[in-house]
Amino acid sequence: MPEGLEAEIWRAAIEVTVGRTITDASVDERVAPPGFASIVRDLRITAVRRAGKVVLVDTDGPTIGLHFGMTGRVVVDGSAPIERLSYASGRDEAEWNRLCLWTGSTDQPPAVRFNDPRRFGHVSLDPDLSRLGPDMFVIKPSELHAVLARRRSAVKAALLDQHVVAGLGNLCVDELLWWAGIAPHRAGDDVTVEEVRRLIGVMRRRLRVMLRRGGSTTGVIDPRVRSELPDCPRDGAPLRRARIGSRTTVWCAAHQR
DNA sequence: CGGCATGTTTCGCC
DNA sequence: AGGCGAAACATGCC
Repeated sequence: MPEGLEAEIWRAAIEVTVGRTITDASVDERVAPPGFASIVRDLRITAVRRAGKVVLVDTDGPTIGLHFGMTGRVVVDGSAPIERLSYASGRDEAEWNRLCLWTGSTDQPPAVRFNDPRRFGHVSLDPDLSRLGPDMFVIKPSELHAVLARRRSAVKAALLDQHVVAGLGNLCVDELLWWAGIAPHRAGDDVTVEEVRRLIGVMRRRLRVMLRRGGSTTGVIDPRVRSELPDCPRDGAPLRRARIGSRTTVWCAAHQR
């Protein structure tokens, strides 16, 4: 589930911890820098930000980075902002906890609990964000077009590249290209300024809608469908599926050109 | 059982 | 140097 939209939902949820002090921490040391727990203990949380798909917990010491990988998720004060991973069972096993931050008694649920069955996620201190592109909510058409103009491979692959635009994942990219009417296999340098303008407009509107609805699984196009694909909700043409940019991709060959 | 998974990093090749 | 594709990572699900 975690793309930039999920990170934003979790960022907003974790914001309730601003002003609190971390009283205790437990981590899976395989996914954290050495000494992580003792470093963050007694730090005061001052702000919660997002950079692309990363949630940043600012403190009066180092910034804590939450990197969700494919299956990471967050529970705040015992309640989950997003109920379950929609391609997983919804189980929530204690052995999958990778980080717990308490801001009071350890008898209470942790203020922040990072749970990740697959362990592709990790936590960091003062993460290097210098190689992230402009955020998906604020990137400008001129910026995106300039980068796409140097790409000969599929526009979908470019949009998934976090150096190009930060925050988009496989689900959102298929959704946005569907709305923009752009075929995912088109070469990046073949996409016109006009099309990039249209795509950015779609991004701003549709990402906002999906955020309000609960994240990247709430669009109309779903590349996760394994069996027979439905027809295109816009024009009734059969949706197509292929591997583009090394990812499963779904698009409508009728209106995405 | 085999294949697939919403992500990132690394490696080898151009 | 930087774009590109494939492989690897670890684990659960269908």
